[in-house]
Amino acid sequence: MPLGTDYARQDCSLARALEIVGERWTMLILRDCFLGVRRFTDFQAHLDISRAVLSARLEALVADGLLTRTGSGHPSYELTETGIALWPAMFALLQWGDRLTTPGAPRRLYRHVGCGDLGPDGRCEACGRHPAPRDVEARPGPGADPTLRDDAVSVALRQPHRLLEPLALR
Amino acid sequence: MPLGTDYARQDCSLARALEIVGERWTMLILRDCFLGVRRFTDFQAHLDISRAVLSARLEALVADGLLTRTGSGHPSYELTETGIALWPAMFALLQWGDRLTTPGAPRRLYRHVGCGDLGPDGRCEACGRHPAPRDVEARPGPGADPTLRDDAVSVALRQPHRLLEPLALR
DNA sequence: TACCTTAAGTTCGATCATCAGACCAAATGG
DNA sequence: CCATTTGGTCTGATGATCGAACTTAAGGTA
Repeated sequence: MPLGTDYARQDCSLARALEIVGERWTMLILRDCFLGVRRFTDFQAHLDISRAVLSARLEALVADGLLTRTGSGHPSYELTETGIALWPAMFALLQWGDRLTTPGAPRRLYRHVGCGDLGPDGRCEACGRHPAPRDVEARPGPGADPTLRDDAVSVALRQPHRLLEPLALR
Repeated sequence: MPLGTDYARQDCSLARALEIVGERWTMLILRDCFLGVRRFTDFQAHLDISRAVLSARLEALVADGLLTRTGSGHPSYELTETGIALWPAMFALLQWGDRLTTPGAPRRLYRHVGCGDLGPDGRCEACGRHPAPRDVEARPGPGADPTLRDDAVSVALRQPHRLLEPLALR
């Protein structure tokens, strides 16, 4: 592992987790995977990330078993079960950011499909359970700023859609 | 904010959260705060972090309202309510790292004081609630590696102790 | 009070990571 | 069969991190 990106000699699971998902851009790439982004160009258009870094991150995520790369030609990157298991941590961090930066006006809302909205703890307010990401639908909230971006991915994300389902682009 | 550490033009609460806690070392500093570390030298001894970076991170965390700096002389850094609100996200990430890297042998165990152990979702297995960090006791688990470090902080952390309580050092 | 040690940083040159942009080969579409 | 798109790699410039030396102030001791 390259120097400056690991936390050697830290006997801690948080340090181990951060060695995998703690580098710059990695969490945002995984967020896009949950939102249905699967192709190199779409990540790049949505994230304004250098191609070299995107390439390195995707390769590392595949090597660490969080993503699969399928298709001999233009590949498709999809979350594995290990990657999907990050959802509770990602949702908790997202909620913390929401309450801190735009109190009372979430940028995105999450709903247990056919049931109720998700509370700050990830529990469905109707049935009281923690739904799996496959059963969650995301849609823009009152704090969203549609003027910020207009790439194809951002536009597609303005429609409500299920997590992990491929985005309708092109 | 310094260039290369922000995610401008991302209309996303996760990006906002990562601008605050996503930089290298920041999450580990906050972890130490939960474990009771409060002084500059102790962070430095426990983390093997450059003094310059530690100084910059602490300053940023105080500016962002996650830590307070008290004491005119040798200061003490403590979590604010905003910082403490990060606990669910941190615990979720920690559990993910634990299950991924040392399956079946957690490096650290967490217990709802006077009640039961915490499950992977942060819920007390006895009473079913999500206890606040003040009511949680941490202790080494079967996956811990006591040969890795022997600084004063690591040694003190081998005793069970409540989160947020100052560590007994010196 | 004077002296010594420790704590809490700052400063410095070297190294590592990231950036924007040019370049390139394979896959796809017509 | 050719043009375009996709999925990268390569390069020089810039920003971040590193370890080590240096500085200043606080606390302890005689």
